Formats: sequence, C-alpha cells, structure tokens
Amino acid sequence: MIEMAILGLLKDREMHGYELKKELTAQLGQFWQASYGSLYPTVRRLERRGLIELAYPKVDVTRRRNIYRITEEGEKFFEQRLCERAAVLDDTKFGVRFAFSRYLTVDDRVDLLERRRAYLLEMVADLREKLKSYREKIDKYTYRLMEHRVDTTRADIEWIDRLIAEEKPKTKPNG
Amino acid sequence: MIEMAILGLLKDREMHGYELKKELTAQLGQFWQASYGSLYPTVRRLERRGLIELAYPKVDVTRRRNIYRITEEGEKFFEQRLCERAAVLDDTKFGVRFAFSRYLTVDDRVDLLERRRAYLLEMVADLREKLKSYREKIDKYTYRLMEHRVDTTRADIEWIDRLIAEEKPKTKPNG
DNA sequence: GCTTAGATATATCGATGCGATATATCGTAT
DNA sequence: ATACGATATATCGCATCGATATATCTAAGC
Repeated sequence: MIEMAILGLLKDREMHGYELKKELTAQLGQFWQASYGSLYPTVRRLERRGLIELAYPKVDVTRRRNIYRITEEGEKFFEQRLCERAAVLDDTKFGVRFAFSRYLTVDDRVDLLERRRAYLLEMVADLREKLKSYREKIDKYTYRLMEHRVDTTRADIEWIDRLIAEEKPKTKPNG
Repeated sequence: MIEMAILGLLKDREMHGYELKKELTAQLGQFWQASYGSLYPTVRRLERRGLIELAYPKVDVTRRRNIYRITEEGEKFFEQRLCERAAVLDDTKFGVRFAFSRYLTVDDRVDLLERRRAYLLEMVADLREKLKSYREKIDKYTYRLMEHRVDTTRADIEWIDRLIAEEKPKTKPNG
C-alpha cells in the first residue's frame, strides 16, 4: 500500500524521500506509521521498476536530495491498481484508495464505496453472530471489544451512505 | 503483538496451532488477519525461548497435532508485558491488551484505558489542527477521511469514558 | 469396501513492513 | 566559532503477510 501512496503523492508533484515521509504522515498517518525503513526501500524499488525516476539527475548533489517524479508507466500502474477490485477492503486498503479517489471516475468511486459498505456489513453480521453464540463462553472484555467494533462499524456505514448519496445523483439523476 | 495474543490464549487452555489461528481470527480478527505465515513461526519462536512447550510430547504423532501449553516463564513474560507502559497505544496494541485485561488489576486496567484515552485525544487535536490549516490545500476526499476519523475517534473516547466510569467506582468509591 | 471432497493441520517461501539507529548537512542562534 | 535542532538519506534485523504445498482425517455417495 505504501507503493500506491507514494505514486499517488508523486502524481501531484515532484518530491524527495523526506518530503514523501512528511506528507504520508500528515495525510495518511491514520492508516499506518510511515517509517524510513519501509519508505526508502520502496522508493528504490519503484525506481528500479521504472515507475518513478529522478527529476533532476545529479543536479542537487550538494544537498544530497533525491527528487523523484512519476513516469508514464508509473501512472498506468497506479491507475490500474486504483480501480482494481480487491478481495478484501480493510481500513488501510480502502483508506489509500479513497484518499486518491479523485483519480477515479464517479462510477468507480461509487463502486469502491459500495464494496467497502458490503465488506463492513458482512463484518457486522459476523460479529453479531459471534456475540450471540459466544455470549457466555468468552471473556467480558473481549465481548466489550466486539460490541464496540459493531458500534463504530455502524457509524462507518452511515458515513459511507452519506458519501454515496452525494456521489450518486451525478450518475443517476433521479430518486 | 501476535506473541502476546498466543500467550494470552494459551493461558486459558492448551491448544495447537490450527486452533490458535481459529481463536485469533474469531476473537481478535478485528485487529489483524492472523496468517499461517506469522502464526507457526511465532509459535516456534515462543517454544525456542521456553515461553511455551508441547503439552503431550510425541504422544499425538499419529494426528501430527502439536498441542502447546504456556510455561511459568511464559506467564511471567506475558504479565510483565501486559501492564508495561507502551509509548504508543494504537488500535492493535490497545486491542490485544484490553482483550486480556482480565489478567490486570482494576488500577492497571483503568490506567490502560486512560492512556488510550489520552492517545486518542491527542490524535483528535492533531487532526483538528490539520483540518483547519489544510482546509484549502488538500484534496476533498483526504479531507473527508480526516473528518471521518475525528468522528469515529470521538465515539471511541465516549466508549472508553463509559468503561472507565464502570471500573473506577471499585477503586475510588465516591463521586 | 472404494473413492472423492472438504475440513483439519503443519509448514515454508519470497516479499513487504517496522523500529531503531547511523551518518551527514543545513539553518540559525549564541 | 560552535553548538543545536531540523533536514535528508540509508540500512540492519526482525516481524509479518499472502500464497502455496503437503498430508491426514472425516463423512458422503456409490
């Protein structure tokens, strides 16, 4: 997912590693702790694969800053992955895709939201079933944690419903 | 964290790997996807360190099931880690600790909840500041994601407040 | 009794990610 | 001058993930 986040940020403008780290923390820090240990190796990997490249090769030697830009191939890769139907849409995967969903068509964005919605509904149903069947068997605090997850997931679904309602009129102007 | 989860489960009763995987998914599946790729190596590591051991060595050869139990050393390790003050109390770290908080004293449990509360309050304050200063600078969907996080985190804090209120009267019987 | 299918059970591979740390330079305040 | 905190890149060892291989057990259908 860090690959996608880096490509998404570089699609906006050229950046160097340290800058990417700051932006990742600021904009997407809710989903994971962007560490140098994953950032720099991933940047290298993307460069090796030709998905990004140095913007001003060797010019900024004095400052030792490596400023990167996304390549055409990188853009293709990014856009393909972005609208790809992922089997599991957990918090991180959904978060990164939604954060860059300005690069999706309205239809694909609504589709993303609806698949996330389905995933969350399934999770709530599973948890509800477990809460019923486990009631006396599991620990009080584990039980509380499951109840809590049901509550917050319901709030998530309501948030998604509002977003879908906002997006949909554009595709199907009717009610 | 999988180490702690495995030790916590084995503190209740003896289990083999496959069973551990099922319990992890059922009880703690909200926090991470317990995969075989992390489960079996972790079990091995815990065995090598003497924190768990085979319950019936070589007896169940026919079924090839390795049934493990926690050792005294494992229990010590588990209890120390459980009440240890972690610098960061993200979802996973808090979740695992809370799920096994029946092994904590009331005071330590309240302390855990209050540290999680402080962590979440800080996160909300950070996000609020970012929402103000970034308003026009960042993308609409990234912005929505941050708003969403603020909302759900507030719900989280309310849940914690209710739990603290439930726990506290036992230590300080007064209001 | 024979075979097939799905659940049970253990294990490992390569890739990815994390936390800590090393190193050096830049900007600026004393 | 120099001392310090922010900027910047990089790597090490370990933990974790997703996919896959392999074998056995169980139950159903013939």
